[in-house]
Amino acid sequence: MSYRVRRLRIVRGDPSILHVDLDAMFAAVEQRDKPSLRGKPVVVGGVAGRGVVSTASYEARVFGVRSAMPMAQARRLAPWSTAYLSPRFAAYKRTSEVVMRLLGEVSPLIEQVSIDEAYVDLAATGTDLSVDGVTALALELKARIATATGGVTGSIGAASSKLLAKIGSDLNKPDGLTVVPPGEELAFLHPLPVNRLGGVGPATEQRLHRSGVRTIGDLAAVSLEHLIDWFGQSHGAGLFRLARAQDDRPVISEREAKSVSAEETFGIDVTDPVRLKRELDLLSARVAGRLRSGGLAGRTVNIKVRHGDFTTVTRAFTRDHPTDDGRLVAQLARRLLSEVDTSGGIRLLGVGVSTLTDFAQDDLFSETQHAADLFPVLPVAGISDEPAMIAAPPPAAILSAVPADGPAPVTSGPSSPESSKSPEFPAPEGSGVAQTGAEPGTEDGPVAWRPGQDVLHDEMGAGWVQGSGLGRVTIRFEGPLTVRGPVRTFAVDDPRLHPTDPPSWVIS
DNA sequence: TCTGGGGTCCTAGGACCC
DNA sequence: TCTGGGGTCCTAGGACCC
Repeated sequence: MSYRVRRLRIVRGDPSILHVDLDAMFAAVEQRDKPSLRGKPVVVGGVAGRGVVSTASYEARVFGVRSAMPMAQARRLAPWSTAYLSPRFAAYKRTSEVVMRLLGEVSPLIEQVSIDEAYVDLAATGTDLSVDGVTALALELKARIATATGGVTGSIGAASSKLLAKIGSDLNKPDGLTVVPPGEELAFLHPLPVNRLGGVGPATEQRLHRSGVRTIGDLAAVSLEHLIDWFGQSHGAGLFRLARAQDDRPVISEREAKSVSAEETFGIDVTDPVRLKRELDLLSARVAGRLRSGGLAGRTVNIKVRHGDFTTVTRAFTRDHPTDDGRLVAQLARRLLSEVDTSGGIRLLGVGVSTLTDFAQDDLFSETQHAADLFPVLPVAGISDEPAMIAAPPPAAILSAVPADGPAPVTSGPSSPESSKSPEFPAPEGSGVAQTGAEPGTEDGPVAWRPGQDVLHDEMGAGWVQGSGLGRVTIRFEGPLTVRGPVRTFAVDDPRLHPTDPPSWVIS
């Protein structure tokens, strides 16, 4: 006997959805870890010239500092005693994991929305779903979060829908709790300003204000026809429903990534084409590395260019086959960049890959073919194990040029073909750690390296560079190579950083 | 010292196919 | 001769979220 499963429109009666939101999380973690900052204004974000605020502590918010505000403006507003800090994502991630584990003990069905935010569905847990029951559970959860994180607090909203739970968690921040009793949804919702609704940003808010719509109650008085006329079918109809508290979006625990991207805003607008090329290569390598670590590959390569005047253009190209090869991505990205006028200077450059598939589904043969098409002139060193084909300056000369910070030895040895895409060309064996920056476990931290993993693919058998932050890069190897030297680190502004110029990186 | 970086979703228009 | 219509894929841009 088989059943056809359908998604039923279940309108919940109970406040069985929690939205948990950690309060000013980045700043709270900093204040937890650095007692001298407690009680003082703390601003976390891009500290350098063009940075923006990620999170301001509540002490800083008093002075009007807000998320997404230019750091320069924050500095003008906040007092002398304010601490300005670069984010330490690894620390935030650890705290996040502690909290998510606690949520997982409350219900198996949790949806993590971001590093500091999650929905919890209590419907299937056997919890007492009365207002009193949910209130008691939420209070206990809040206490456990504060204890487990060493003092980082969370605000919780509990309601019969995601929409109301989310609004509720925001209402009494910080350290707040709002439970919306069944039947009181509209009374709760309608007095609030329209921008409390998810999906109502500055543009939508402005358009609504022009029509005299300021509260969600006002919005509920607008006809569906008007809303669709103003905002299009999807957005218009969505607003119509949300204004009536009609929201049956389920809590979904797993979501598949749709795109992977990396971008960089330069401290000063860049005009130099060579520099732009190099940045494109680094961004491509970063994206490809993340694709591979996620077991993904994509068919569409996108670039994003922001000009000095903040106008932004994108260009995209869709291949027939998915790739996770940084050099292929870089090649296409460069072609796309050549279609854009960069003579006036570029503020931001970005590279992305979308139309993703699990890489396991890809046809290895066609992928290899495609790569060969792109590099027809070059001898495919990959098919030979003749190192002379990729002759290069002696690695010792390269590696000794810049002193390494904390090199760990990498030993040469036999292949580990199982994770290599070109099994006949052994990836170097061994393991190593490259010191790249601040904290273990972050992109900027020491990067553990294992053979066949996280190795940039290179048919030409060239050594290759993967960029990471804080002025350091990690060197990675693949191909018919024997790695003799230790993994080293280099200053990012090293002029030899040309991932697309393999000979300068080959170690044979 | 104006405006980060990682995403998601939607729309509109053109190409192309049936 | 006049001009179909729906569906899908792709590209570019924009709004929005944390």
